[in-house]
Amino acid sequence: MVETAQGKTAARRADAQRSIAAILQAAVEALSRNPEASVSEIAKIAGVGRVTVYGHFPNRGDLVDAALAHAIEQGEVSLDDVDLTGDPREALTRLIDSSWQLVDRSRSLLQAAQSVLPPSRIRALHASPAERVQKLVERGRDEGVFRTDLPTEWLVGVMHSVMHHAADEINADRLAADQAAGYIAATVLAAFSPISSPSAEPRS
Amino acid sequence: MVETAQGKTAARRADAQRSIAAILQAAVEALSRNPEASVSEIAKIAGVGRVTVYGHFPNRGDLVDAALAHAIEQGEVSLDDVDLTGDPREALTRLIDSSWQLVDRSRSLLQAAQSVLPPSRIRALHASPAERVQKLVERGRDEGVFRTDLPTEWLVGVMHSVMHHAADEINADRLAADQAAGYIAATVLAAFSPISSPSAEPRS
DNA sequence: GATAACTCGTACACAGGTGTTCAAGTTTGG
DNA sequence: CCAAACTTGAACACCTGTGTACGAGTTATC
Repeated sequence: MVETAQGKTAARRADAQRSIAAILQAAVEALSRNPEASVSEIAKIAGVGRVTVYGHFPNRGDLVDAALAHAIEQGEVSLDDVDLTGDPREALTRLIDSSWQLVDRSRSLLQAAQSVLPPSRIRALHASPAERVQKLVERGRDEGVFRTDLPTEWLVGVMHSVMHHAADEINADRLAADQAAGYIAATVLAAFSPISSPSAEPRS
Repeated sequence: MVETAQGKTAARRADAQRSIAAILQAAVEALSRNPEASVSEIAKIAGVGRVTVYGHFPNRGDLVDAALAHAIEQGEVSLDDVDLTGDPREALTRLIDSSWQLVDRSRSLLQAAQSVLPPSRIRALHASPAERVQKLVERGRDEGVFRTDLPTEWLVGVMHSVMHHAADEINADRLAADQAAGYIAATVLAAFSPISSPSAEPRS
């Protein structure tokens, strides 16, 4: 879509749409491998001239922005399939299962965005996926299975950060990919649990 | 110290030692503010000519390496004062108290290092501080207050990653600096706790 | 099939960084 | 005090990336 002077949207030609899709896809791919990927690299992957990229995106920053938005949008589709009902702890486990690989794949992209976009923009882009988790955490609190002595925003962030950590560990060959989800769930569930007893020493 | 042909070390002149110290200090400061700080910026902060920097460090990468090593070394000094005896949970709380601010201050430096140094080198530089935490975690396990169903390396990493998350939150003005330590401790202690009971539903 | 939209390569101007060389000064240490 | 060590700015060669301009060719669309 192109904004015209009157604010109407003039439909792009089919080949332009194809180009844009290819560029977006390529940007996600390239930036996911290397957060500092240049416009040239992206254009090459997209099978398009560098100039064409600038024809659709005013500058590199806007392209990175669009790429992150695109990746998140795609991710949300697969997250829509997750059953979030029932025991919040089991639901959270399922959500982690689906989420963490997305986080893994796009953590380099995120880094690219962080070095070019203002933090506020990054937040805005993540608002929708974050809300999904937040809602679940709140339900878990209401049902008494998640702690209430820390803000939900903090808890959501902790989950995010543990997933990132797992991604790093895999990347460093210190963790097997198929173990990650289990580790993350075990850690996050414990972190989310209400304090059982002030000091539960068996004896000693 | 300079390595001579015979492998002896010839003492540097006093002014050279001063320069090196100033450069190192400036590098830590500059890279802690901006991970992409140029050699020029660092030289300016050090109050030294850019050429002088190259006189002591063959290239930017080596300088970043030295800066990180220097920062970690400094950090360890303040960590040496922490009392790690007594209840492992309380000891861990104390350790978090002292550690997290160090992590906060130098997370930008770390990012600089990550984009220039191989992961293995980053690990090596962190070996000594990591071992400190690891030892404490192991003691906690032996005494039955920390969980044993996850590797200690993983637990140590989780603690690290939660501290980083707190730093990010403060940076985004979503968390007050004086609350951070409390949040981190509350989160990490819960994450480290042994599983109380498979499913401890109060009722419902 | 004509016209507007789109693409492409080349080329350019520009900015910023790295690492080296040099010649001239300053400081240190024996 | 003097030779060696050190520092310095300026200049240079080099590279990589960004964003713009242009002209010629291709493709969609009505």
